[in-house]
Amino acid sequence: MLAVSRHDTSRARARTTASIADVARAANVSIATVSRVFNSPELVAAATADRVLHAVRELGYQPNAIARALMTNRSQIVGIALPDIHGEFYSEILRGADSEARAHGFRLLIASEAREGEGAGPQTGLPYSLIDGLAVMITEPNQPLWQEARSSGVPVCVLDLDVDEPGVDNVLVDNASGAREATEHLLTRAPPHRCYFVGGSESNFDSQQRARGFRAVLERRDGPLRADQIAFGDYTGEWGRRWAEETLLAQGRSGCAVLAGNDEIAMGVLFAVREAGLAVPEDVAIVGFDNTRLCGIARPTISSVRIPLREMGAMAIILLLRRIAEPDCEPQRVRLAAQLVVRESS
Amino acid sequence: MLAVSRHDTSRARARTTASIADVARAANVSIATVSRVFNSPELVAAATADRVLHAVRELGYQPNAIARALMTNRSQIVGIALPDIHGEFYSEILRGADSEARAHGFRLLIASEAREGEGAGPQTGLPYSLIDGLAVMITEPNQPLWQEARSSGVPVCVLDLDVDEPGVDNVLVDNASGAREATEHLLTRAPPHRCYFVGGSESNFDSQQRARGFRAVLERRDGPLRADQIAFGDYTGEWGRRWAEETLLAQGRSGCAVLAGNDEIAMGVLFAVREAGLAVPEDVAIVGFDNTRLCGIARPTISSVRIPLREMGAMAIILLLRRIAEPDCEPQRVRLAAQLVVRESS
DNA sequence: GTGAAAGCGCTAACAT
DNA sequence: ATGTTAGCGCTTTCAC
Repeated sequence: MLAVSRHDTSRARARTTASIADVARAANVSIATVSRVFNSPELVAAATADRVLHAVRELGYQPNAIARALMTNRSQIVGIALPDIHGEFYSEILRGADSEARAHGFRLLIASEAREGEGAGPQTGLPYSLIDGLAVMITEPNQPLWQEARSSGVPVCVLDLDVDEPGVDNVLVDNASGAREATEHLLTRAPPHRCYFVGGSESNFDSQQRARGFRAVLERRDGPLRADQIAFGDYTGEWGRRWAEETLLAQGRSGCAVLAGNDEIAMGVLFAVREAGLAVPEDVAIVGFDNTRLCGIARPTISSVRIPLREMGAMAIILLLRRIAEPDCEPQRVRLAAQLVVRESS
Repeated sequence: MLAVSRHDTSRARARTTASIADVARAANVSIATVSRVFNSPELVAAATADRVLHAVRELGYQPNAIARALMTNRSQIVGIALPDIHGEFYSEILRGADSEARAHGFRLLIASEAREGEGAGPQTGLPYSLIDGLAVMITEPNQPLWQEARSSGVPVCVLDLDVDEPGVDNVLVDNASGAREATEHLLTRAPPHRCYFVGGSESNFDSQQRARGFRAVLERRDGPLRADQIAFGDYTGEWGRRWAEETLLAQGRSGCAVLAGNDEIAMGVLFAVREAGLAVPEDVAIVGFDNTRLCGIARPTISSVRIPLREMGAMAIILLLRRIAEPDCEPQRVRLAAQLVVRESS
């Protein structure tokens, strides 16, 4: 085991790892050669490379990522800002992004938005000087966040919000078409005036688009909807249950069809309906959104519109890395399809 | 708007942001003074500071995190390695950790383990030279991962795996006591020989501890268990359903109690049991683990042992940051309590 | 109270 | 094929 120098005097903290100089000394070459062994191995003689690599192993040397980043102006880190990181929805996007980033030698820095009691607002306060790019998901009007991302100067890829700015890439989900497909499907089980949409938050872009798809199909078929056919609340099973009890069941109707804004809402509706003694899908047909694991666990199993979460995360990274490599390339807008998965509930 | 210099010739990529030198020039001070304004404001005269801050705003200057990290040997980034980042379990730990880290000015770098088709194995390949510490969750025997973390040289805090090494902090959950509490509770509904534990993966530490707690209570009460009273599978609703159909219902028994390894398994058991025409909790009492949102959505609502996921993540960060600040402090082992939440299913 | 200067560990010209 | 050298943007002595 060769010795590792400690050129520290009383600095911040003594380094415990070997530096490029230690390796150079041990291999009896210059630091440039050591650097080349890592960055352009074809430029160094086999024998020299061997000596260097031997020293590297001996010393357990790993290039210092910070110093490298300072030189190259590339940290190999991209930030990902999601409205939240909780639950199957967001964590699956995160997983897709992480997987794609790693495949290209990049790492993900988390930047979930500030939550209750955590300060001023929706800004991320991200260390922009240390990330090579930012994938940001904007599901509701959020000017401050968007401003911050935009003005940070780093390449940005936006998820969910449909932006049209030069130099900004975009990943969207075709919620409306998914909703249309689901609605057409529900129409095989109930007449138009017995179809309901129970969405999440009204300000949420996905919610809006899903409602729009639902509305479009019904209006083409049967003219304007009644006000009670579209309701917004939040993305919880609680809300689905409450809606079913207060609206659907209060009307004592049967032969209905419900398109829920997500699977949790669908599940809430499902339970309320069954408790009221009605059968699913015979009396009430139900379709959810997101196609989470819930759908397969519940009985009857729940039909749901699959949102390509993994693909969204991965695609955001793909576009982002492309723009990092080539900052002036044509902005791309990728729209991913959402597809109905039919199960027992409809 | 003052001009921003571009001392780039043909370097990697032209910086678009102002540097400390630009600010110094604009404020007519030295770069040392600019630095002091940020790091030791008490050392600089009020008037000077004003001039500097004015230039800072004018130029939109933000200290470069990379350069700062190189000097201080601190990146303000900690890695967090989880077996996966999917689902409510892991994402809630992540959330707790992120929230705590941000409260202290740190950021989280994700390092989920490699998954299928993504290369060699369970190592993270993390850029250790750029993180100030690592929180790593080890839920199954995983020597390579642990070796890597251990030998990386950065401060480490381990979750789930009970390690006893100098300089390594530890966050554990008292699964066994949670399981004991749940088992005692189930014994109010069924005799010992009618109690079952349906766990997740057998190699999973949590699974093992939960089974151990279950076993301890029953054996104290009634002597050795039958082999069929403890089963392992995986953490899915599918497995819970299959177990219920093949084991519990096949025996045609009623007056049983089931402790499930997690809520999904519990839900699978619940559905299978109800489909078989049995009542929950009257014929079969069920308790899950993790206390996820599922528990409140299902009907009957599911009793579950609450695992303090958020707190685990937060505590890991607290211990980690303490060790980063004070590398030689006494290793701490924090054991968090798991507590039974009784609902309708039992 | 402020400035000059020495690096942090590395990459990339530019030599030879 | 290898070495020398000039920084990347910043913090921190050490002088004044």
